[in-house]
Amino acid sequence: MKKQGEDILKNSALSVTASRKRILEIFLAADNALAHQDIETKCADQYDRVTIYRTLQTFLEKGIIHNIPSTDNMVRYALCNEACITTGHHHDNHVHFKCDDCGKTVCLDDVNIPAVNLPRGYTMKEINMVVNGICKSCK
Amino acid sequence: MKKQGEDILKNSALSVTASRKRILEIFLAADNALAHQDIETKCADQYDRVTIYRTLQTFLEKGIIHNIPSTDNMVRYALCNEACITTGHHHDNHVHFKCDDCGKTVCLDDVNIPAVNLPRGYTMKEINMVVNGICKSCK
DNA sequence: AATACTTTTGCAACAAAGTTGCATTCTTAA
DNA sequence: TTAAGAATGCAACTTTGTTGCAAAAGTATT
Repeated sequence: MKKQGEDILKNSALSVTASRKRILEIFLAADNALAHQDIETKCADQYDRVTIYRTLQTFLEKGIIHNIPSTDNMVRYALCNEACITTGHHHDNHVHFKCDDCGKTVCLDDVNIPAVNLPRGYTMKEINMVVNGICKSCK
Repeated sequence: MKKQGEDILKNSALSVTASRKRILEIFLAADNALAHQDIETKCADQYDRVTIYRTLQTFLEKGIIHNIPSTDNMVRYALCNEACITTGHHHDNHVHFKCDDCGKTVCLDDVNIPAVNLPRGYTMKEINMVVNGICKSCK
C-alpha cells in the first residue's frame, strides 16, 4: 500500500514527482478537506508555494481532487473517490459539512444531494451543497 | 420609494451614511449577487476600499445581505429578503444559481433547498446550495 | 544506463486581496 | 448646538494568487 499516491498519479497520466507524491500523501492522511494554506503549512519548507498552487490545479483538472465552496474565501479540496479518479468523470454528489466548532470540512460520502427542480430555462451542470453546524466529534 | 436604502439602515439600527446608502443602492439595482470587487468597480472613486470591506461586513452581521459560497475565491453577496431584514433572523432557504456562461450568480427565491438527512451526531445550523449551469438568459 | 525530449519546479517579481491602527470627519441623540 | 460615539480615509502592511523563465527532474527510447 506504500505506492498508493504513485498509483493515482500514474492512473491519471501524470509524471511522478516528489511534491505530487507528498501532497497526495497529505490528502490521504487527512480526515478533512484541506485549503491551500493547510497544505502550505505542512510542506512549504519543502516545496514552493507556486508548486503547491500548480499541483492543486493539476489535481483538480485530472479529477483527483474536488473543491468545496465556502463563504470564507478558503476553497478547500478533498480527494475524489475511486470512481471519479478511475473514470476521470465526476460523481461528486455528496454533501459537505463544515463544523462551526472545530472548523473542519468533511465529505459526507453517504449523504446524497437531493434532487431540486430549477425554474424553466435553467440547465444544471453541477450542484453543491454545504451544511454548517456541529459535527459528531464536537457535539 | 426614494428612501428605501435609508429605511433598511434605520431598521437595522445603523447610522445612515453616504457610503452605506450608495452600497445599498447598488444592491437594490443589481439583478444578481455582487462580489466585493463588483462594488469596488462601481464606487471605488467615491469610497475607500476599506470602507467597502467594513460596510459589507456590517451588512452581513445585521442580516441585510447574505453571502454565497463559491469555488472561485469570490464570495458574493445578495440582499436578504424582507423577512430576514425585519426579523434579523435568516430565512435563506433558497437555492443559488451561477451561470457558467454569463458568470452571474442569482438567488432562486422560489426554489427551496430540499431537506437532507445528516448522519447521526451532526447538527445542522445553516445550509447552502449552489447550482452551476446555464441560466435562462444565456440558454 | 546514457540520451534527448518533455514536464515540472523554484525563483523573482509582481498584482491583487484583505487587514489594522489611528487621526479626522460625520451621525446621532440630548 | 454640542458632546459622545460611530464611521471613514489613509497609510502601511500581510497574505494570497499569478506569470515568465532558467534550472532541475522525470520519461521514454535505445
